[in-house]
Amino acid sequence: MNLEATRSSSSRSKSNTEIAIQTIKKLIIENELQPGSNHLESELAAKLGMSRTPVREATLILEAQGLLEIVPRHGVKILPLSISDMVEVYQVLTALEGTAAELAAQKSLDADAFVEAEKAILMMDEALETDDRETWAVADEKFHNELIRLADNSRIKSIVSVFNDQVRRARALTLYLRPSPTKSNEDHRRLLDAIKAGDAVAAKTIHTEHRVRAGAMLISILEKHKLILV
Amino acid sequence: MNLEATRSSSSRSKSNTEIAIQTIKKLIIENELQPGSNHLESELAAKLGMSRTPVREATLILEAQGLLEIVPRHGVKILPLSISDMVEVYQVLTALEGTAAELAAQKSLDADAFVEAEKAILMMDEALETDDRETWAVADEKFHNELIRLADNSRIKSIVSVFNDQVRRARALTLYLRPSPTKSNEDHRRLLDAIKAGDAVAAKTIHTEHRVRAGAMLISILEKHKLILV
DNA sequence: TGCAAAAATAACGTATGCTTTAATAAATGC
DNA sequence: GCATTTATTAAAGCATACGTTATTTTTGCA
Repeated sequence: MNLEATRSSSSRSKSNTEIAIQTIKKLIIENELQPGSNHLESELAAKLGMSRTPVREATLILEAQGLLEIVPRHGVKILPLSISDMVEVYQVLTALEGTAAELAAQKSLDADAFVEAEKAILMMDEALETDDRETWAVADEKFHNELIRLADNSRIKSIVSVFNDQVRRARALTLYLRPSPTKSNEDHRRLLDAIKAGDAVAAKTIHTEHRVRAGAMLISILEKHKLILV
Repeated sequence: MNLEATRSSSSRSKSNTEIAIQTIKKLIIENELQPGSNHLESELAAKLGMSRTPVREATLILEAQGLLEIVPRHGVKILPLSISDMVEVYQVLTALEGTAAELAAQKSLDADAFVEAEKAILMMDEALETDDRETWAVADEKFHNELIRLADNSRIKSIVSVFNDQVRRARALTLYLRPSPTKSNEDHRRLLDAIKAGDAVAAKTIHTEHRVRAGAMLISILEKHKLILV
């Protein structure tokens, strides 16, 4: 996980190392660099138009985040996400997001703190009606990000961010294979109500169960379709 | 967090980067490099007897793990752990160790899986009788490591490891200021029983409450003694 | 022809030097 | 004498070159 506190979007021009981290991550998420494939430092450096040094630094960070593995003399290996990896990642996400829901509920937040979360829920409802899954996925991610923001724990935020990067490929893959996420929308609405009501126990329970269910569904789809990201 | 899967103790000789990571971490944990202090790459390189390159790589990793911050032109800053940082870290540890307890209970493990955990509990009991807190702390850490091992989730393992590194200073500081950890021993015993009985709900509850209590105590001691690790 | 040993190659790990840029000091104007 | 601008310095960021070592290829011999 990058526990790196992504330097709050300052105007300072990005270093090559930062560009390399971001670009390589993007290439992995967009499946340009496929899971299981190997890439030499020098190749990546050529591809990114910079020297090996910043590329090497970037790969060290990304290895720490679990996106790839540095295998000396064979280049960096883009890590496949096996079913058991997905299970592990979802266990972590479930634990931390459940706690995030609990923490958010424990705070006494005023109504305007929830504006963005409510927008996300509305967007999901609308997307559901037209079965616009891309839009739904965007709104869903937005909602989860809002939840994390409300919890106000920077460590949880960065870990969750890193792990979401890892499962994004799988989510994209299953987006059109899963049943319509009606239940998800209900869960989100109930969660937000519980947080507003300050009911930390309910919030935690609702969101933990939501995550457990979502994870189980994702994994069963991957298994059924033999979608192993190798 | 270093989510780095510490390359399983292979016989291959360590690279300077690995040595630098390990050494700098050790210097921080042992308070040789004090929280809040700044250190130039070149100073650290000289101190470690290597060039700037591996030191720089190491500091990038350690920044990702949250132990320090790279401040251009001012060197790496050893991050102090404020009270609110401790709160954050304990929230993460509580969430993940609670899940670890749950996972361990869900597995059907045979008796010899618990040998080491039981040894640790015995060691804690003995240490309690003579109020040997150093030994108790070692055994306590051993018990927690065993719990994580039983849960068998490599991601949880590495995150917890990274965050434990961060709170180790605070634990050492409060070891002799806290009341005798009698309650902790009871908790551990009950937790292990629940795991053996396969009672995942109880295991999770017991350990979550244990962690919440331990965290609250640690923080109240830090506040009372104005022990802010700046 | 197949295998082993040696040579060649190539990739990494590290050191080093150059360039850019920020911080500090100096100098000049007001 | 103070503020503002310029010059100087020093540290980081990056490229590059070199030494080391794993891997591959070639060569010699059975």
